[in-house]
Amino acid sequence: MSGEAARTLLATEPLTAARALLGAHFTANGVAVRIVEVEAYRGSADPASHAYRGMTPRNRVMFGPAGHLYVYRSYGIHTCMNVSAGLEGAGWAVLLRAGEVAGGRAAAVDRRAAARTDAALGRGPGNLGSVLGIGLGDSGADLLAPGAAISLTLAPPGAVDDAAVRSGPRVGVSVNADVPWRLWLDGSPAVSTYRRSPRADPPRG
DNA sequence: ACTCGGATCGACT
DNA sequence: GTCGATCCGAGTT
Repeated sequence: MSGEAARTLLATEPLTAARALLGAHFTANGVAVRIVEVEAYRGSADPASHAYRGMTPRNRVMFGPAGHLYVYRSYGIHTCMNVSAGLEGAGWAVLLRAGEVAGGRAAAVDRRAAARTDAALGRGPGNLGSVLGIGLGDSGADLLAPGAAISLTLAPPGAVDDAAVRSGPRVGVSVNADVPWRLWLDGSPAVSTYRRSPRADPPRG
C-alpha cells in the first residue's frame, strides 16, 4: 500500500494503528523484519506513556504526524522504537516489540552475535532496535516518505488474519499494566514471552 | 547541578 | 529466580 494510505491507517487511535502494524515490514541498515508484536500507548490518557506528562524534547515526535519513528534509550543500554500514531497533537504511539528477520540475515546475525536462534534476532524491543542498527539520532524519521532509508511497509488489507491476532497486558510497564494493549501474531517464534514488571501493582481481577 | 529510575537483556544460580 | 550493566531525560534544588 502507498505511504500516504499507510499514514491514513496509522493516523487513528493507537489500538487500530497497532493492529495495522502487525505483519508490516520494517527496513533499516540492510535488514528487513516482519513485525509480529506491538504495544499501543495512549498519550495523556495513559500513565505508562512517555507522552503522559505532555510534550518534551525527547517525545515531541509522538505529537507530530503519524508514521514517524520515535526512538528512546532504555535502561541506559537499549534503543527501542515506536511509530507515531493518531492526528498531530495526540501524543499516541505504538512500540515495536518483536519482528522476524525477513531479509539481510547476514547483517542481522552480525549485529546480534548473542542471539542463539534466528527467532531471537528480533525478539524484544531492545533486540529489535539492535538488529536494525537503530540509534537515537534516527528519532523523527518519516518512515513512509518515498525512498526513506528507514522505511515501513504495511501489510495489504486482509493479509494478516484476524484470527491470528492475540492481545494481552503490556510488558514491563509499572503503571496501567492491566489494559490489553499488547498485540501479537499467534505462533510467531519471535514473540517475546510475557513478563510483568516487578514494579507493577498486583494483577487486577 | 544533582538525583532518580526506567516500555530491557542476558548471564548466572 | 536474581542481578548487574549503563546512560539519558525529566524533575527537583
